[in-house]
Amino acid sequence: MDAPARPWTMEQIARAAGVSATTVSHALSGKRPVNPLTAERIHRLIAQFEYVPDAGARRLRSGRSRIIGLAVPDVSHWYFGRIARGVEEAADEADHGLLVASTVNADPKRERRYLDMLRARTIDGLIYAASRTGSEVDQLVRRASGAALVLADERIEALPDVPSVTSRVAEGAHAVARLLRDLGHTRVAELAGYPGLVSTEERSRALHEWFPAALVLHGDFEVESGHRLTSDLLRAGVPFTALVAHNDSMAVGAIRALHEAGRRVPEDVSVVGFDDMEIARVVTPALTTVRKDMVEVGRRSGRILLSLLTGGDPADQRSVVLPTELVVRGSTGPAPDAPA
Amino acid sequence: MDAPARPWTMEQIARAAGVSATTVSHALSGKRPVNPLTAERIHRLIAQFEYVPDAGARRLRSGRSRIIGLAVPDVSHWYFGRIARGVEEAADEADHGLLVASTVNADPKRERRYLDMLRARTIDGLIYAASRTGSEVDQLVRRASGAALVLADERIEALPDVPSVTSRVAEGAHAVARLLRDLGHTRVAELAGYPGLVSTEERSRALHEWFPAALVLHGDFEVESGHRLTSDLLRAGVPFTALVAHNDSMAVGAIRALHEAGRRVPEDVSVVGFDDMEIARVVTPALTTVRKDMVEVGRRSGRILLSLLTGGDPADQRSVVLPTELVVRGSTGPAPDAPA
DNA sequence: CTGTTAGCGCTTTCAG
DNA sequence: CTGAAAGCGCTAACAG
Repeated sequence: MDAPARPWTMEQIARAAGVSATTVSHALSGKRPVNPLTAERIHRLIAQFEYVPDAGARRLRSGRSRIIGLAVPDVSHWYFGRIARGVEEAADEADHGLLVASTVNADPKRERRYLDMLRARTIDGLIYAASRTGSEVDQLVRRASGAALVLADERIEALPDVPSVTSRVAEGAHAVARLLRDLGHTRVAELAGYPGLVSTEERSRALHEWFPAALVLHGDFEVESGHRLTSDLLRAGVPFTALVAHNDSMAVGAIRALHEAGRRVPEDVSVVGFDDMEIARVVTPALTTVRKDMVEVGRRSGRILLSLLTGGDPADQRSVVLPTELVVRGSTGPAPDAPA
Repeated sequence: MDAPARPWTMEQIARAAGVSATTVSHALSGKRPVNPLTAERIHRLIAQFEYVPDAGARRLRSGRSRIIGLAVPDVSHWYFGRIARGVEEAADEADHGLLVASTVNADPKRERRYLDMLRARTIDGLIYAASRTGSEVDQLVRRASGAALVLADERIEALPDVPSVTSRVAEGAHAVARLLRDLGHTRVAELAGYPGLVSTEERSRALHEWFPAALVLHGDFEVESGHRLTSDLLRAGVPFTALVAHNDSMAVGAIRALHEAGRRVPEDVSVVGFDDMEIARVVTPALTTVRKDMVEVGRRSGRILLSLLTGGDPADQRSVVLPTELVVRGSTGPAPDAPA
């Protein structure tokens, strides 16, 4: 009765309505006037049969699949999950589907797959959230040239023409520096992201305007990495009263390492993160952090891509830089060596 | 030169190789013998042109899109992100794409969309991760009948024929009960999930075998909810020395509420969660919890769905129940009123 | 306001 | 071993 193994075709609806498939098509798209009574009848039939036009056939004619792709290192990370959610919202607004592809350490076989999806027109365009940079990305983009592409969260300097959606992390880093300076800190160390990432460099540069002597260690954005780098600093006897991590995970790892070494946070060492992940409110002490709205990053990336695809207003296709916000919580306090 | 606005067609490859499209098609699929030299030439051309067969055309002929759908309440939640990651792994193994659709509070408009995707054959099958149950789900499944469907993480009793992948949560609850009993606890309260969910009921039932008097409060799996329910218990003066939450988020909320009320964990109250989220290792004290392997839930769900689609071995299409593991950390300790 | 026809790019008979 | 031709379900000229 309903939901047949083989779905209804437009032809069958047309026959049932006593019209041609053309008329059904137009009743559906509105691209040509249709007799109101006929249209009414067609729509009733469509509802009754629960008819939905075949996506493959539509795609073959129109050239557009109404599916956009999202390439992220790992969907199961909170960070990329937020981006995915935002992209999905944008896709949904425009009645598009979202296909996700994890790049997993930039595995070449995986990378190939979403390029092929672009070529096969499985997807109409791609949002690429790189957590690394380098030749593979350049290559990706060069080979994807001609296809609609948006970079989420990370700019790539070699590709100024590809629209991107990023956050004002330098501004965030300045706010952090100002806070620490006001609290009397002078010895700061930095647990940074991957070297070479624009967003990493921007933060380091901003911080160094205030603390030129700040030591920079590079990690991989994981808790474990923050833990290890902090332990390294402690073991090496590097003097510091504040630690700025490029994301909350590394900050949490740092707090754990400090506790294990008997240092109190924030009495002995202040710790700051970036992102404002859920974890930031949950650790003890709660983490001071620079909030980035990753859902919005995803949403805006999606909107740009869709505008690119539908030939919308060029103003809607420009790169976007979103604000950040310093959220002060319990992990920051006066420098221990500061004058009371 | 490469990556033209309009991709190469099989016809063009055929012309370049001096053969017909038929032969190219067979060189690609191997469904018919092709002269090795000709095949060699064709493959070289394909590589050179970076030709990829059009997905829409293939789909139109074959009826299969090689895309599977995943419906989750919210991809950006850690929990569903893990499932998504597992499903994607399975999809990738079988060279399929993964389209994700968030159901967002079971918004009917959203629910409609992935049913339509099934009908439009945008996706070949669907993995449904319900966090609620009720009429909408029944309806979903009835209307999706005929389509390949797998339930991830949650069984639906009214649908015994739909394959599902779940975890032995009752076993986990028993392990928790045994632990608490051994620590001398007698007064236990439960911060449960949605009433009506099979996985919620299973846990409650198991726990009640050991603690028949345990009070059960239902929450929504969020930190805030655990916080609120625990505050309610404290305000109401309900006596308890242990709290079992149905996930780690609610357990974390409970710990916070307890701290705010001046109760120490685990000296005054022991707290246990479920899932073993990253957050569990990060809170103070670290959370005792029942680990569920959500990536594996996703992976197995994906494999079952793909087996269903390719008409594989029926043995690969049966429901699966995965083990759980009790992970004891710092949030549990001897009952305060227990004999030393 | 409506129908006929062609064709999107591929796979699969059927016919060498 | 290979090719010609039909057709998947839809949309867009073109022709009333």
